[in-house]
Amino acid sequence: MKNELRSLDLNLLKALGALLQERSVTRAAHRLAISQPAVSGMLVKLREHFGDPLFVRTPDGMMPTARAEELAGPVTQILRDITQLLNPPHFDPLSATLTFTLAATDYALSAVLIPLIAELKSRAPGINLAVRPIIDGQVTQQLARGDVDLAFLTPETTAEELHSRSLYQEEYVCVAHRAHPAAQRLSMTLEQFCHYEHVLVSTEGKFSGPTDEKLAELHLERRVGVSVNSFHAVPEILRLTTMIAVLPRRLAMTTHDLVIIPMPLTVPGFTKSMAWHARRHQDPAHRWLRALCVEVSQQDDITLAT
DNA sequence: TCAGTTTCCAGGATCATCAC
DNA sequence: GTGATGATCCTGGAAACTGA
Repeated sequence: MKNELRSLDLNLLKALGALLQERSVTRAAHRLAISQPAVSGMLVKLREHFGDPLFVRTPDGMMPTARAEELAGPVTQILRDITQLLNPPHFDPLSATLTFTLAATDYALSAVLIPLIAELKSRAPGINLAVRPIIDGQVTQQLARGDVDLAFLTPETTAEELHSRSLYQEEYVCVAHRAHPAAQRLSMTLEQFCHYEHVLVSTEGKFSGPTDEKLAELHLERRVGVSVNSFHAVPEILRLTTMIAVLPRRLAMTTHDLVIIPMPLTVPGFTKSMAWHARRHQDPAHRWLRALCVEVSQQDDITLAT
């Protein structure tokens, strides 16, 4: 008996499997869609390899030897495993157990990830999410290394080598605490907008943003009294002061004590997108997660529009 | 040294035929 | 009818060769 894998190819195992099932060289050949002499030749090689006749010709057909019957189980299992290996991987969210690492700003956490988590837990209870903050200049490397599976960015901050998909267009709205005079009027002039003290969100501690650029075009400016690095601090500051803020609409709508007041000027919004590395592009689990992100984002679009 | 081409040979296929 | 075997053809891989 030969022990080298070199002398045993997969086609011989397929032939053995067919012979075990059909107990006939002719029928095995038909099943494999090759000629009878080809299967006969394969049987010769199998006999040489295993050092056993494997099948003995009898009036009732080709009867397997004890060695052939011994091989039947393992051969069937091996052929089944190889078939499974060659088939495209299937992803079942209900039975999947894995962890995705996502990189997001605190805005994306509230606007995208929290709705995503709600859907994820009902559709894929075994999938865990780890959320990391966006680190400027490192996201592309984190995605390439596999430290992060999916990042929530904007098209402007997405590296060209990454795959990306736009999720929705975000707009800015003016917000104040419900006890604020402007919140009770539900309207605000441009002069009042500039008069009230503002809270601004800036991860770099800046005191100006897109709103100030737009005001500058009109030769106006507002009073920015506080700059914070997190959107989540804004509602509490507005509750305790008479300040107002300009926030992304999706964020403003998730905070109950805040009232959205129509903006007295138009400030350009931004596109929220997700980005991932090519190594995860074809991954069925990753594709499923991306589709869910798109679906959840579009659901929020409908909610906001109504 | 490396990439591309050519040559050689083993292995797998079919066809024809024989044996059981 | 079915399996085994020899003759022949085709294909693909390995080795040798060639040129940049």
